[in-house]
Amino acid sequence: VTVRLSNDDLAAWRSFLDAHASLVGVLERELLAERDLPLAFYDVLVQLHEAGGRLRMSELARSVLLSRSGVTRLVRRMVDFGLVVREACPSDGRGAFAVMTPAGRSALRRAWPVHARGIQRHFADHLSADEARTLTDVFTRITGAGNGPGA
Amino acid sequence: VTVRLSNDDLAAWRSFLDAHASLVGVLERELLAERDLPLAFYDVLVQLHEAGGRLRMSELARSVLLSRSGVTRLVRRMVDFGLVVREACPSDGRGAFAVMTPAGRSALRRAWPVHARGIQRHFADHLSADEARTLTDVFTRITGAGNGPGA
DNA sequence: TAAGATTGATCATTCAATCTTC
DNA sequence: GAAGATTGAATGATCAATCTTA
Repeated sequence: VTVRLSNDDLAAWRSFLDAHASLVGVLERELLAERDLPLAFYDVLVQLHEAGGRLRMSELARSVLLSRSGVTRLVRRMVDFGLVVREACPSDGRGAFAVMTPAGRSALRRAWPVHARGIQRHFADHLSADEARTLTDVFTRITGAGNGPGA
Repeated sequence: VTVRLSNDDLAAWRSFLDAHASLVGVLERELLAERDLPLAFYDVLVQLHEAGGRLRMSELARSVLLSRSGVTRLVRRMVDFGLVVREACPSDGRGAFAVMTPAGRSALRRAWPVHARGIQRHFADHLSADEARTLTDVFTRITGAGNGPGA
């Protein structure tokens, strides 16, 4: 294996890693402190919301980037808190849905402004409009280039 | 709490999260498959290398973004593999150093090209020189703005 | 009594194996 | 037999409590 990676590219990579750790950390702490909601719960609620309130376990696993078993256990914890319920799939006896409850919707409604404020304050406020577009372009390219779980 | 976060900013944020998960995933899998080295071990070796081969446990914890107890246990695992040794601090009886062994240096030397190739291929190859500079600028600003553990 | 570090308890995640339904 | 999902065992992380030295 031969190396060519430039110092500028390495600097970009490291700043990316540092920023990610810093941002995820502060957002998780804020959501927990102000709404008592773990980011993992929040992510599930967002995905369910965007899917119209219900999602098959496998699809949920893909969208929150967790293993199937990880989602099984995450959903069980959320069921204990009343944020979602499980439902059997009528068309496929093997399948199960995670379905958002009214309490789940309410938790999401209450959490969203806090989280959005955090993204604004800690991330977007430090970006020009051009830079925001550049980031979206670059990262969309990168993710699309097939580094996914099967790469 | 009032929300203003724009769609463009939110898109940038989501693309950032997706890219991070995708990149860290593929780099971890490559390093494990080709050098049998977990990314966590690799990070410790890099930090020790850049510090001249030895680091106090607390400083190591800060530089690899882990809790103190997390580092205690990570270092113990690495000691079991012969990649580092622990040493008492002569000037402060409470302190301990993690010190890279020859085997650790060798593992780092063998891992670096694989990891660098991955960063090049999966990240840097998708960036123009301008974009790389923009990323470094933006992320340095963001991380510097005080979203660290104490924020 | 504060700081560096480790330990104990617990939690969240994964892989491999399993169960059920297709 | 293969796919959706869950379960058991093991790993890796954290917080709170503890121990030791400053």
